Order: sequence, then structure tokens, then C-alpha cells
Amino acid sequence: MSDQQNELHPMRHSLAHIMATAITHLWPEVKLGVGPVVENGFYYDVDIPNVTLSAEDFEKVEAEMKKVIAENQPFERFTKPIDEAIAWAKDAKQPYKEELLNDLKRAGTTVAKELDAEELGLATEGDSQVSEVSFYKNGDFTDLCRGPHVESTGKVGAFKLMRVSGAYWRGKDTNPQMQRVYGIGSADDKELRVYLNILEEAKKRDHRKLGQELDLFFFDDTAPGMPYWLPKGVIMYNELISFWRQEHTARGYQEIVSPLLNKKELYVTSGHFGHYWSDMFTSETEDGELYGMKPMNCPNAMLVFKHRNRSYRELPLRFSDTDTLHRFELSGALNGLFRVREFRQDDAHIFVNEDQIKEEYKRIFEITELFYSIFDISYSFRLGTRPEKSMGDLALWEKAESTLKEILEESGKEYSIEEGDGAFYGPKIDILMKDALGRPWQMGTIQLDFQQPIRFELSYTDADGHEKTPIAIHRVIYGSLERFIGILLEHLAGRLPIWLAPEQIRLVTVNQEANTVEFAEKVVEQAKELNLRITIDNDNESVGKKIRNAELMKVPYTVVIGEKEIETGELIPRIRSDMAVSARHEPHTIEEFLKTVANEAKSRVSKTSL
RNA sequence: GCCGCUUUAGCUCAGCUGGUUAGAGCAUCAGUUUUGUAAACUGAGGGUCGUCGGUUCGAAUCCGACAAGCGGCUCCA
Repeated sequence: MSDQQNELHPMRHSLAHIMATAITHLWPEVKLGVGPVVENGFYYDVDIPNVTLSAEDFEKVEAEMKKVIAENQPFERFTKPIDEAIAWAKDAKQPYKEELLNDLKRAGTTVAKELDAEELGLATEGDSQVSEVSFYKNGDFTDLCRGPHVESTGKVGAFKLMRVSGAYWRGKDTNPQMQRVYGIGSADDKELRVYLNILEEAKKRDHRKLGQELDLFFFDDTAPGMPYWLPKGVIMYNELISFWRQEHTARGYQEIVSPLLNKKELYVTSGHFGHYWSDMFTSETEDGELYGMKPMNCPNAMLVFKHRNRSYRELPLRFSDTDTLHRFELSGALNGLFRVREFRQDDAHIFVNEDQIKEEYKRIFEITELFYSIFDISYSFRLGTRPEKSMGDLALWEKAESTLKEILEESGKEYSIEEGDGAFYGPKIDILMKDALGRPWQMGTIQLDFQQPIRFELSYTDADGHEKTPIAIHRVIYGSLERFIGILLEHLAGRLPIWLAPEQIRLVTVNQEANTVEFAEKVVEQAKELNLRITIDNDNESVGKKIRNAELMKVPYTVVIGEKEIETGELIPRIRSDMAVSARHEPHTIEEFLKTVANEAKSRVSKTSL
């Protein structure tokens, strides 16, 4: 945490209290939940009987908060024995606080995973039973809280309420839903404006907006969560896949294709029938057979392994595929390309023996670095351990988890641990990336699977002639092509590198005269021989207008074709600003220009040498 | 799925508290113009106002249901 964040933390936490104070003044019957600090601000979960807060109420709440701030009430800390605290909560008619206090008394902690001790405001740590808890009081408002806070309500900087949404009490969807009011908090008005400005800028990078503007994809009401890829979108989609294919073929991966639909029996074997069937698209045929559309590729990869006898000599056996997957995601979870119901993963299933796990992980990490370094997007690792609803032997789980920890330790990479976040068949290492708004998304994932090979009764003949069960590694690097393209678009603000740009060169004619068009067509012909994606804009518009259109479509190179070019036979490319090393616009022979661009596309550079 | 908000032409948006044939810019098409590095001019076509139902003499406008989208929650690549 930076120094600035260290300072902002108590300010934002105090703002949460001040907001709760204001809401209590306006709606005295409010039942309070928790009010922690989050990135850039704070929130408080409130439950106001028969009142639904909306953005229109923010003005009222903000005005009341400003009153509290103007009064500069000191934050006073005091402690109470736990039983007195519980009595206080009961007396104040705060059932949520009472529940938390009871949990504290009983277990010394609260179980809900998101609400750690800091957020709840425990007075003591560890598993021991709590005897005392701390409170903070400002003006007429008292709250159970660990702190710390600023000295007084006047010292909280600048703030703004942003939105309100539903949030399940203690993060469990079986609990009642509260209203979560979000606010942002900054050191002062200037910082606040800077942050609001950043948010505005981020909206311009929204991949849904860019997908619309750049003619990449769209959605139709009849296929929620299933993108339609337009010709330009397909070009970048396929370029990403061919890069993936090229690099994986070179590393000993063998590509397979398998059915999209399988009978239920496959998913009974894999365990998906019990764990995942309700999240799948399914159908029943005329003859009464139940089919499921595959939500992941692993069961079919298991069948490919099982297809014939396997030898230890084949290991590691690497099967890759990019088949289409369908998952019946909750309607409320869908989000542009980030969360879809139909997508393709750059998938692979690697069958190894126990001794090969580490080496194979190292190889996968190498591929990861190669891919991500090209796009220059920062990412982080997260280890997910055994979830509650898991399959298989506990000892195997522990072994798998400790193996992954070792691998991460040895790799020297930073990682976080998310308990219970593994797949139901094994622990996993996830790779996270952030979108334009700073929201983290799971991208690549490398999962260790001791379970499915057993369930599918996979085996190979080992050197000693005995049959052994292989271990499967499931891994994706991009994650899903869809989500990756979403992240990429936001990261690049739509300015795709030459190798991914649907249109690499646009020729803009100065007039519609025959010799101009002829010249342009000659350039196109040469460009096509080099597999370049080039178009001619011969519209009856001003040159200025056509340049503008090329700029808006973020075409890497735009070349004006007129008298001058025809005379000299040289082109002066206009280079998209993010690719230019300097502001030069120099003439090049047609051949030189096209060859350079072709090389740049091939070597996947982000800057031009022109 | 849950909570809140949103939905008017291909796109971005006007349309005040319900009142005659629903507007604009961009885009599209046609004509004029033949243009030199971020928007030439003129004209035309295009919307049963997300869908269905209700209230009303009258609904884009009010109410309800459903659908899709957005921000969260839950869940996940």
C-alpha cells in the first residue's frame, strides 16, 4: 500500500461512518450491515424497511453528510465487553450487528469469507473467543468498528456517492439482500475531479463501445451472451488463434476437434452431471436421449486419450483445441465480451506422470510470458484451493495444492491464495487482468487434475509394464478468446497492432480519375501478394473527410494517392500516432513501404520503423 | 437468478407535468462538386418510440408483466 493510500484508508473508512450517520438521520429505522473501504472509496450495506434508495436520494444523503462534516465531530473510540455490545445492538435494533457480535463471541471471528476482521472491526485477533469489542462514536452515531479513523469528521477530504446496488448479507445468496451504497473518497476536490475524469476516459475505452465503432461484433436479443462476430472482428479473432496455433505446434501440442454435444452419460462420468448440469445448455431429442452442450473441453479430451492404448513414451501428451463452449450463465452475470454464454478457449489438456508436473508447468509459464509480453498487459497469479463442493480424495487434493505452491514459489512470481476457489476436480493457478475500469477478470488458468483421469479410468503402460493413471493439466493462456479480446480492446483503446488490425493499410484517393484509381489498384495488388489487408477509399468525399474516417477506424497506415504519388511512384504513409516513433512522414517506394509493413505484421511489433 | 437503473431511426441523442401527420446530427441513397492529410453542398429515404397488456376521449409520455442491456451481488474463462 502506498503512503497516499495509507492516508486515504482512514478517510474513506470515516466517510463510510459519516454516510451511515447521514442515512440514520434521514431514515432512523435503518438496519446497518458493514461499511468497509474499497478501491477508490467505500460502501455501506444498509437495509431500510420499505425504502428503496436510488440515485435521486444521493443529493439528500450527501447534503446530510456535509452537515456532519461541517460540524467536525470528533471520532471517539471506546470498548465494551462483548455481552454489553450485544445488548447494545439489541437495544439499538441492529440485528445485523447483533449477528456479527454473536459470531465474534462464539467463534472469535465471522465466517463470511469476504468480511475479514479488519472490515468488521474486531478488537482482538485470532481464533480465541472475543471478550471486548471496540466502538467509534461521532456526534449521535455509534458503530461497532475496529478503526482506525481520522480525528474528526471534518478531515475526510472530498467524496461523492456513486451508485447503489443489491448485495447479499454476508455475501450469501440465501441471505436477505441489502442495499449497498458506494461512494468514492479522495484527498481533496482536485483529486476527486481527477478521478472522475479518469472514469470518463475509461468509458471511452469500453470494449462494447469500441466493438460497435470498429465493426467488430454485436449482440442480438435472441442470443443473449452470444456474440456475432463481424468480418473485421473475425480477422482479429483468427489472427489470435493462428498465433496460438503456431506457437503451440512448435512446442509439441497436437490439435484436436471434438463434439459440441454429448449424451448425459459423458457428464455423469466426468462428474459435471452432478456439479454443473444446471449451468449447461441441454436438450432432449425425439428418442428421449438427454444431451448436453459442452461447457468445457476436458471430458472429450479424456476420451481422446482413452481412444487407444497409451505408452509412457507418449507423455507428456499435449492435446490442444479451440472448440466452442456454451455455459448457461446467469442472465445478470452477462457483460459484453467479458462474460458470455458462448465462447472459445485456447485450450489444452496435457497428460503427464507425477514427475513431469513441474517441468510442464515451467513450460506453460514460458508460453504465458511469451504471449503476455507481446500485448504488454500486466497480470497477477492467484492460487485457488479446494472448494467446498469438491470431488475426490483429500490426500490427493493436498498433494496437488502443495505441488502448485512449490511451483509458484520456485517461479518467483507474486501470487495470492484464494481458499476454496479451485475447480471441483482440482486446484488451479489463475491469471488475472484488469479492464479499463480496474475490475479484475480471470484470464488464463492452469489447473491440476488428479480426478478426471481416474473417473475416466485412463491409463498408460509404464516402463515397467504396469498400467498407471496419468495426471491431467488443463490450461488456457488467453482464457477465452472473447474475454481476451475485450481486455485487449480496452487496454489498447481499440488501437490494434498491425498484425491484428482488420485493415492494415487504407489508400485514400484524391480524386476519382481513372489514373488515380489505376495506381491505387496497382498498390493493392502488390500488397495482397504480401498478404497485407488493404483497402481503397475512393468515395466522392474530401481528402480531409476520408483521412478522418481512417483515423476513426484506427487504421495503422493511411496513404493518400494523387498526382504526386503517380508522378514520383512514392508513398507518404500517415502513421497512427501510437505506432509512430517520431512525427515523421517520409516518402518510401511502394515496394519498400509494403515490405516493411508486411514484416512488421509478421513480427507482431507495436511500433513502426517507418 | 437477486437489487437498482436504462430501452425513441443503423449510431449518438431531443421530445416539459399524456393532446393534431415523433425531431436533430452522423451514417445510408441520389445529384452537384474532383477535392492533398481529422467533417464540401443540396435533396431523399428511414422509426407501429424494446414487446405484450392495462388506465384514459386520447399514451413515446402513466401503470403492470416480460425481454434485452448497464452497474453491483452471487457465480465464473
